Amino acid sequence: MMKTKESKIPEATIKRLSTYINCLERLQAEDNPVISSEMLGESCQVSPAQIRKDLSYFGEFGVRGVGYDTKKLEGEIREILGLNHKWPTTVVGVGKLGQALLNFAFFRKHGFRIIAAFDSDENKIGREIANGVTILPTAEIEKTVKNEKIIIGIITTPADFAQEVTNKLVAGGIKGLLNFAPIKVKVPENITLRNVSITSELDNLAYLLTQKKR
Amino acid sequence: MMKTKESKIPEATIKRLSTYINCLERLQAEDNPVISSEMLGESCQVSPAQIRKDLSYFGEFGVRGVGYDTKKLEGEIREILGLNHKWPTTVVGVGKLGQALLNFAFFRKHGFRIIAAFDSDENKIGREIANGVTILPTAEIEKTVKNEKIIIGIITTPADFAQEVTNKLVAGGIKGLLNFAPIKVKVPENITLRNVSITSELDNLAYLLTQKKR
DNA sequence: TCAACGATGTGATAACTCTCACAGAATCGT
DNA sequence: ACGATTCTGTGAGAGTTATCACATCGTTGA
Repeated sequence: MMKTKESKIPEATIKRLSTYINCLERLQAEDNPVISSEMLGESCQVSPAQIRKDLSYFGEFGVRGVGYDTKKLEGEIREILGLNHKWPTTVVGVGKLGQALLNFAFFRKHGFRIIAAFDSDENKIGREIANGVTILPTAEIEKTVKNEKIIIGIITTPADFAQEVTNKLVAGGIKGLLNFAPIKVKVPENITLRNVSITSELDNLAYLLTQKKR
Repeated sequence: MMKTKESKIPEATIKRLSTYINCLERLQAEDNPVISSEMLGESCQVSPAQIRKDLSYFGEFGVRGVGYDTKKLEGEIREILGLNHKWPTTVVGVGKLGQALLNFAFFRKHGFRIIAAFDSDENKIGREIANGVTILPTAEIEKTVKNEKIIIGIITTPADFAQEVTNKLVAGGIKGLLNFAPIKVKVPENITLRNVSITSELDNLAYLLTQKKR
């Protein structure tokens, strides 16, 4: 009994598509107009079969006996992931992590446009970030999200404030949330949410190292 | 035909154990000495059955008819993940992301001790970070890792330098690496490596939002 | 003391994801 | 022009992970 959409594509596949983009960019820079799944697999540490399977969910992008046109494939994957939109995005919580994300060259390349940034610290409010975006007080989240039609919210506040700002973003009509705070925030059904846990990556590493000692 | 160690525990289980710790901490702060898998599941958005299954890989930690002792369970999970060690850790690349990690209250709580930090920027070298740790030039990575017996390396450099510093860390005898650079670095067999891709989380969100529009 | 209750622990099963092996299609050399 | 070569696309099967259902066991109240 399937409940969602049409296709049912593994989440892991989506994650890999993202890494394929990075590899394809590098491969283009290294002057490879065409590449086989074998070589691409080498480059991004995924099995060739896995790459072909991942792509096959979305269509046929290669030429048999030849391989993939790196530039074209990159474009196709961008289209699949929806990176050719210009997603209006906001960052809430301009601590070090928030600043790291705001600086991220990635944003420009991947179709996210920073429209606003918020913080509750008086000293930060009014300060200008790169693109002529100034830091606003969190009280203005709802209004700004609504007026600027912001689609994506990135939460980089401490855990204690995460649910609160989430509620404000939701009230403003946000569509998707990426939460870096170490707490699983709750949102209505119709909002797309991903929790990113940096801490669990470290914990995971600790576990693996502990195992190895045995 | 199993090939590895003894148990074969899903990676996803390890990831969840980490989130259980966070939830258990909060639940203790909210004065819950005992909790059922049902409630814990509510709190960290995992099904009760999943929680019980995850824990069952490692032993029996609850009391039938009652539930789990929150404090005791937290301790057990810490033990499982190996967070009761004090892992000597270094951060390479003191940009905004590196600084965010260095500030992380998390480190102290989760058994990671920052021993050193490295950067190639002349202006940053010598600057002192919190715990009496000063930023050293990357040329000293190998020596320092060796002398201080550093076990874990966290890479927060730009992609272009990631492999280079990885090699230095490995040369110094590092055991585990957490790589935040958007490139999959290569390491010898015997080194534990986890690549964390923040960008792919965003890409994933874009994909989900694109889907929803259909 | 014993029966009723409540939540755990777990084997069985279902769902999902990856791997394999090969058929199909484009190119190249002769 | 055609066979050899090469690499893609994919069905089938293996392997992995999550869910379900219930037997089990500690607790509580009479």
